[in-house]
Amino acid sequence: MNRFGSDISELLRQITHKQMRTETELMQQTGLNQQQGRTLEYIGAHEGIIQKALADAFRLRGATITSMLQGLESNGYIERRTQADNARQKQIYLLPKGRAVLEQISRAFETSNDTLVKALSPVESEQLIKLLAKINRGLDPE
Amino acid sequence: MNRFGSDISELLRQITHKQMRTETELMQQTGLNQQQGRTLEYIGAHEGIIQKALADAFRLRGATITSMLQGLESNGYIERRTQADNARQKQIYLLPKGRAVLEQISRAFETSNDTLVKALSPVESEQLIKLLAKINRGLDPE
DNA sequence: CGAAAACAGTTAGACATCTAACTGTTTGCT
DNA sequence: AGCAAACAGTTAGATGTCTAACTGTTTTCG
Repeated sequence: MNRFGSDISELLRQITHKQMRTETELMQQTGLNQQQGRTLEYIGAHEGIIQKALADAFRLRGATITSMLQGLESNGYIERRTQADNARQKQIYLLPKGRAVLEQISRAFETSNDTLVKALSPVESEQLIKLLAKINRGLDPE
Repeated sequence: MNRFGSDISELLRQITHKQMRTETELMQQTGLNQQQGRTLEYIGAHEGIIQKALADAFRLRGATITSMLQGLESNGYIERRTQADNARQKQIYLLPKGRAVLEQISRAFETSNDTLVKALSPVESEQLIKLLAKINRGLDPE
């Protein structure tokens, strides 16, 4: 009915939207955008991951991943290796330049998260995480 | 530290991202996208609103609003009137075609919200709304 | 009053994502 | 063994948003 800031879906959208602005700003220094940052982080935690798995993890299209990784590769952050045993897929690895920005990236995301939780008590934060995780799980099967 | 689905910021992002996909899909029938739908709804509730106010409400850039409204106008959903008393601004009004899709739009967003809350009990929903509203408020001043 | 600043909207051009169609590789089945 | 289907990745072209620079209008103030 009276949406405009009152229903959950809309609240989530508003918060996330503001959050993305903050993160884009925080990442400015690195010259990367928010999604590139997340991707480098993820690759760092999953060296040798293939593009399809990145697409699934972030729910982005294959074409989007191709394009983003081409950018990261040509700027020297990562390397894509075609494997001997399966020429269909490419494994992704961080290069030194990529590893070098990880610290800065994770600081940016932590700061961003802090601006969110600072409005809540520790108990409330815990509650919120539980509720969100529940929703997130509920969204997955379909 | 171990982000990837565990911190609030990331959970919000994941949920919202899935949600936007659902909504885009639900709105498919109307030929509008999710943001156009929200905008029409908002105009319906605030007839005569000016573009700047829409930009503020959705936190989109003026240029983005211009472009979106040009689309909605040329497709006959809305009308933009320059006022006599202030030639700087344009007031936005729904045309019959715009009013005609409102019903469908709000059903789509309700459905979308339902897929979220169905994972929660009524009590949990209430809790969640309170927590999110708190965060949202906390984000506003800056 | 008149110039400067603030404001609302627009245009041009960049960028990230999307879909659809395609290439090349691997798997599965008869 | 060999063909069809599934799969991973790429390309081309569309769309939505952004920033920066611009136009035209209104407000402010010396």
